[in-house]
Formats: sequence, structure tokens, C-alpha cells
Amino acid sequence: MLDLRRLVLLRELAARGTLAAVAEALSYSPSAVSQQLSLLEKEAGVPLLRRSGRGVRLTPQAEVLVAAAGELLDTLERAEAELAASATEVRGRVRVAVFQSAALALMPAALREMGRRHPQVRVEMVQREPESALHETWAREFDLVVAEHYPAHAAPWLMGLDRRDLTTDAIRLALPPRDEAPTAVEDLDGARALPWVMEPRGTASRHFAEQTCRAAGFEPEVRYETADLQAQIRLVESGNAVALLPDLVWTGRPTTARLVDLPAHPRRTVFTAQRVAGLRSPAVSAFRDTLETVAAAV
Amino acid sequence: MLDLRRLVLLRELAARGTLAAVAEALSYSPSAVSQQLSLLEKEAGVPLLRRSGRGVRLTPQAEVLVAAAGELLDTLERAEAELAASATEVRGRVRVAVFQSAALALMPAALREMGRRHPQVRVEMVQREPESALHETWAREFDLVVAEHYPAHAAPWLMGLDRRDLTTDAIRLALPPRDEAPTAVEDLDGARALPWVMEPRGTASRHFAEQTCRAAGFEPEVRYETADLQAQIRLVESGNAVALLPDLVWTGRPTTARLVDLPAHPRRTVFTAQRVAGLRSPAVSAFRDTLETVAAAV
DNA sequence: CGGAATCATCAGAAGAACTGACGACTACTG
DNA sequence: CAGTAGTCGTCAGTTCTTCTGATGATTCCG
Repeated sequence: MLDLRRLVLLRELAARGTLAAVAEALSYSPSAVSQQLSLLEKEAGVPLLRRSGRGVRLTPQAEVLVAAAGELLDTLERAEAELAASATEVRGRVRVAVFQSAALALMPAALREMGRRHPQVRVEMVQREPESALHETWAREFDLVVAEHYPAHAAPWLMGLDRRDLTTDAIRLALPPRDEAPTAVEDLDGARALPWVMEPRGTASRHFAEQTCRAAGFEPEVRYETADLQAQIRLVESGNAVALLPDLVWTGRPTTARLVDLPAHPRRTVFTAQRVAGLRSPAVSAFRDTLETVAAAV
Repeated sequence: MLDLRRLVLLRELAARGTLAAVAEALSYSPSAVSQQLSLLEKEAGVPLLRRSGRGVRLTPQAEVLVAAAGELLDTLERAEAELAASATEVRGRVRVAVFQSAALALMPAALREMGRRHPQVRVEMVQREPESALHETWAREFDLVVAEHYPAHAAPWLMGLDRRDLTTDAIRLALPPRDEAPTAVEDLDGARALPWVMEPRGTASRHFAEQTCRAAGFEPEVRYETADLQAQIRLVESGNAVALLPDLVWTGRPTTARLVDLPAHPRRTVFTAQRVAGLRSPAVSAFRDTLETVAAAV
């Protein structure tokens, strides 16, 4: 009978490409991974790996096993969830990936409320960019992800994930306070010549910001680039840049920046997602519900 | 993550009832089973076993895991079958359970033919009564079973098994040779007062034989009872008893017994069965095909 | 109230898996 | 076209898990 732990290694290899990356991801030594996969190959009786360059490639037969490994993990996860659901008290561990502004605005209250409702649930939080967070949740590194969705940007790859919207918030133009601003800027068009701060290339937020500027008829000069929205705020408040920021970043802190509505009144959607196989897990559901309560209150 | 090997132990426990039986069945020591199940309980985080008298009972939560274990094994088996199917050459191991007369009449030729067609397949044969053979095949102790089906006897429990008929053979009254027989018996009615040899109580064959006699208007005196049809033959040939025997028992040996058709011309069906999850296994399929070829030739 | 059956626990033995070092090979880089 | 870095396979030794066998507690049965 094929060993499940080895199948998981193979599945991870299919996802990551090299033995070294698998070892890194699952905290083994590369040698252990190599040995275990050799054993799997012997168990299976057919070649699974082919050396190709300095890496390895999976044979079609290995792909069959990868698919099976996915099914097996799903079944296991479903069983664990049912098990947990049958326990009267909600308990367990929930690993959550959250992007920065949600981490700041939502998580403190959510964690406090969760501690009150379900003290036996241990919530672990890791900050991640939405794109990688979704991927890692799919790959079972997290049980729940809080991610965002910008208008006119296709929702990134949600195969096998169950998505539920948490809240939406308006995206507005953040301008320096009047006493810091040299010129009198009052709207998007007035900001066309100013230096911008945006998130790095490749993020949904950056794409949205650039598109908005182009729709207004200019190409923004992106002088500053950071994924840290708090840093963006400081740049705006100190008069060094303008930015497009969702409202959620302002919760819980006073600001001197001036916020101006955009013509199209765009809104960002904040949502949670988890693997469908884990849907019946009461601990994850409980935290998801708590998040929704907190988000509704903001 | 729950350990699959431990889930299998739990599943076996659900099927067999006591730790000792599980240990016996899977060739572990009872202590190993106890320890592994304790670990599983710790992994699961919920109680799985309850001491009850001197044995143990499964909690409802354990039943959930048992169901999951079944699913997992099915998935694994399907994957292995697909894997084997993708290999160009047919190879592997096939464990077959066969009842006595098929073992004598069919298997020698089938094994020879199989060695010719697929030398890389290792066929292991165990002789078993049809009832237990079917059950053990369901329980994954065999990959293929050759069993029989008597008329008017419900096909025993084939849940999850794929059945294919191999052949049928006439069931006839076997009478002693004339020189051994004191009285001139020529048909079923004439045998009403003679001593009978039948299979043990609880077998389909016994049930059929008794019903046949009763339909003819008498209760047979079963003086001899044995599951060994070759022994029954000897008792008939030596003039000690009469019997109802399927034709297959005569293949490959000359007989002095006289065979008389029964009024209803009943036939016994010989069939093969395997778990549906293993249907794509080429080694099992190959042997099944070989058996069908051989059976057709008899 | 023995005697047999069953499971839990423990210490030690057996076995499986992992680590770290080495060597072979391949791609990239200047 | 060498030098360097990245990747995998293998091997010996260690670590960790799992199994065995002995012992004790509990229950059922006669």
C-alpha cells in the first residue's frame, strides 16, 4: 500500500518543482526527501521522477499519484472537520493569513472577541500579500485567508476555495494636509503632476491605481513603491506623495491627510476564503463568523 | 494530520470487534494495536474507544473515522490500479481465493496459461469456502475470488464487489456404481431411503441439497457431512452414500459413479468477483480473463 | 470464587527515517 | 570556456518511532 506521507511529498514536489524546495517547505533535509521519493518509486513499481537538467520532472504516472494525494488529503481534512464538528465544545487551531490593513483594522478586535467566545481555539495569524496567501491556503499552509478584491481585477484563482465576502470599503484619493501641500490640489486631476506612492508592480492594488490614473488621462509618476500601507500614509501625511487608499487603513488612527472621493466611487471588497474540504471545521467557521461580526461593526 | 495506518487499524477494529482480533488479522502484537490506537485518539483529540466489559466499543466519532478510512483505502486502491494500468507491461501480484472444486478443475490450467501470457504476474492462491472468501475479498485480503452460486439461494452480500459469471455446471445426482449398489436406484425418488453425504450446515450447497430432497417429498438422512467434495465422491463410489454434485467435480478424473439428471435440471453458477475500486488493475483483469478462457474450454 | 479473555502500561529491542557530508552533474556568468 | 552556484543521488551514522514481550487490572463465565 502506498504511503500517504510519501504521496504528500510527491504532491509538494509537483507544486514546487525541486526537491530542495520541498525539503525547505516541509522542513526536511533534501536528502530525506530524495530517499523517501525513491522509496515511493519502489512501492509504486513505476518510474515517477526523471532527471531533467539539474532538477527533476514528474512522469505522467506521478501525476496520477499527485491527483490521488490531493483526494486523500481532502478526505482526511473532511473527516477531521466532521470529527471536530461532533465535539460539543469548539476547540482547535486556526491558521489565518491576513493582508496588512485587515491585520491592523480587523484582527485585534476579532482576536479579542474570539477569545471571549471560544477560549479553546488558538488562532495563529501570519501577514501575507493576498495573492500568495490564497495560494498558500490552497496548499494547506493556512486554514483561512483574509484577502481583498479590487474592482476590474479578476479574482485570483479560487479553485477549491470557498469565498465569502466580509465587507467593502471605499477607495479614495489621499492628499497631504493643506499646511504641507505646496499647491492647492483638490481632486484626482489636480494630482496628475504630483509624485505618487503605490504598491509594488504585480499587485492588484497597483494595477487598480495605475488604471484609475490613466482613465483620468495621465500616467502617474510613481516615485515611491511600498507594500506597507502605513508607510504610504506617512508619505502622504508628510506631503511627499499622494496615494489611492481604501478606507480600512484609517480605522483606529486619527489622520491629517485629506480624503477625496473618486468620480467612480470605487470600492474594494474584503473577503475570507477557506478550502472546501475544511468547511465543516467548527473552529475555522467560528473564527470566520467572528470576523464577519467585527467587520460589520467597523 | 491523522495517520492512515492508524485509521486502518481502527477500521479493522470496527470490523472485528476486539483489539486481539485486529492484531491477529494484521499480524501485530495486541500491545502494538493498543498503543497505535491510543496515539490515534490523541491525534484526533476526541475519545474513540470506550471500554465496555472486557472489550472496547467505538464511539460515534470513531465511526466517522472508520468511514473515512474506507474512502481513503478506496482512493488509494483506485490510484494504484490506474498506475498499474499506465504501465505497458502487465505485472504485479494477484491474491485469489478459490473454492475447492474450482481449485482442482480450473486453477491448474489457468495458472499455466497465465504464466504463458503474463510471466510478470505472480498469482497467489488460497482455498476458501465461497462465503468467507467473498467476505475476505471485500476486506481486501484477496484481490479476486472464485465463488459459486446455487439456484434459489440469494447471492451472498456483494456490496462493493464486481461480479462476473465464469461458467455454469449441471448439478446431478451421483449414485454408486451398479456393482456396489445393493438396491437398484435410478433416480432421486429412489434415493430417498439411502444415506446421504452433504456439505456442512450453513453452506449454500447444503441448503440446495436439502431443498431439492424436500421438493421430491422426503427428508434426506444425512449420515455423512464434509465440505470436501472429493471425499464425497469417494463415499459415493464406494457405495456408502449418494450425493448431489456439480459436474465440475468430475473434470480431470475418471469416475465409476453413475450420474443422473435431476428433474429440474438445476445448474450451479461459478463466478469471479473483485472490489470495484480495483477494477482497473490490469494484473487482476488479466487473470480474470485467463480464468474465463479456461472455463470456456472446460 | 478460580480461570480465561481482554485491554493498558512499561521497558527494552528492532526498525524506519532523518541528517550531514560527499560526489556527480548541469546551468548560469563573466 | 573555466569558475561558481544550484540540484540531486548515495552513504554512514544518529535519532526517533514503532513493535514486542512481560506484567497488572478488569470483566465475564462457569
